[in-house]
Amino acid sequence: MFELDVRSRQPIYEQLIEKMKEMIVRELWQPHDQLPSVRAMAKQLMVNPNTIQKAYRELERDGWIYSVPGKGSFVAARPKEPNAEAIAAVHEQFIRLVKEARFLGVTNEQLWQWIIEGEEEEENNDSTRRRDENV
Amino acid sequence: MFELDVRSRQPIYEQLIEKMKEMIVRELWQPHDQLPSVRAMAKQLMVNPNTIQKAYRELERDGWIYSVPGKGSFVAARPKEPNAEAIAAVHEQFIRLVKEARFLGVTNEQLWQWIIEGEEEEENNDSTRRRDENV
DNA sequence: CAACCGTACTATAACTAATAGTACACTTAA
DNA sequence: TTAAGTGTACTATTAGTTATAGTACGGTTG
Repeated sequence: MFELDVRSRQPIYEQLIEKMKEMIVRELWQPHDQLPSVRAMAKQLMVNPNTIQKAYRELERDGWIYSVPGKGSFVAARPKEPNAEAIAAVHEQFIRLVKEARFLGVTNEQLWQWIIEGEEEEENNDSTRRRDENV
Repeated sequence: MFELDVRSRQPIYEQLIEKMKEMIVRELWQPHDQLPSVRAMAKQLMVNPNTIQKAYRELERDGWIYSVPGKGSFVAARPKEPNAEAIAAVHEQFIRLVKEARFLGVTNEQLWQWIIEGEEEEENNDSTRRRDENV
């Protein structure tokens, strides 16, 4: 699935949040897919269940997953209405990054190329987009 | 100049690094401009000199500023050769951010708009580019 | 009922951030 | 030469965060 670097300066729970976001963004995890339980994930990644729980809690707070006590945790449905708050947060980071890139000599054409590259990779994952939305 | 949020979850020295990078990227601070001394900056921002020193140390390590013992700290010259390492780091963050934005429903056209917006703002700063706008 | 599930606690150790203070070598100007 | 200001490197302490360990409770499922 993915691996964590327990020696990293970045906290484990933050690494986990990023990895799980990536699985959802790349649609390797589909809406309403059941996630590994807190205890199972802890066992698999060999970290403490409380650390997993912390990551799950933040992901739920930000709308990436939802949890049902007694049943499990699941990938959230993709919001139909654009999430203005989330987009604003990404926008702010994006602007800051573009300025830094431009300062380093990266041209707009190169930035555009970076955007296109990501899109091509995403299209390769289209085969998985056919959804079986059971559960 | 700028302000810090001492109550933020983000460490003070990290906030300071970001703010100073922004001053350099937006060219409000020019190469070889002298920066406020560690002690002066600490006094102005009302934080501990050691915290300032930590930020300066990292900025120097990453090539944003340079320090001369006994003289002071200064904005580094813009590297003539593209800094491949720094660009790669920005590229990685950029890709991750684009994917998240696209997941939130942001189109390529909007991403391009975000890039252009930043460029227009930068051009507006061109008029101030001749003045010594320090501290 | 038994075995799962999420969730909420307490407690502890390790690490980091921030502060306070001291010291030293260097540069500059009086 | 002296005094003030500079970066830099330490020690020590406090506060907060991270990760661990363990316990407990209610809901769900077979």
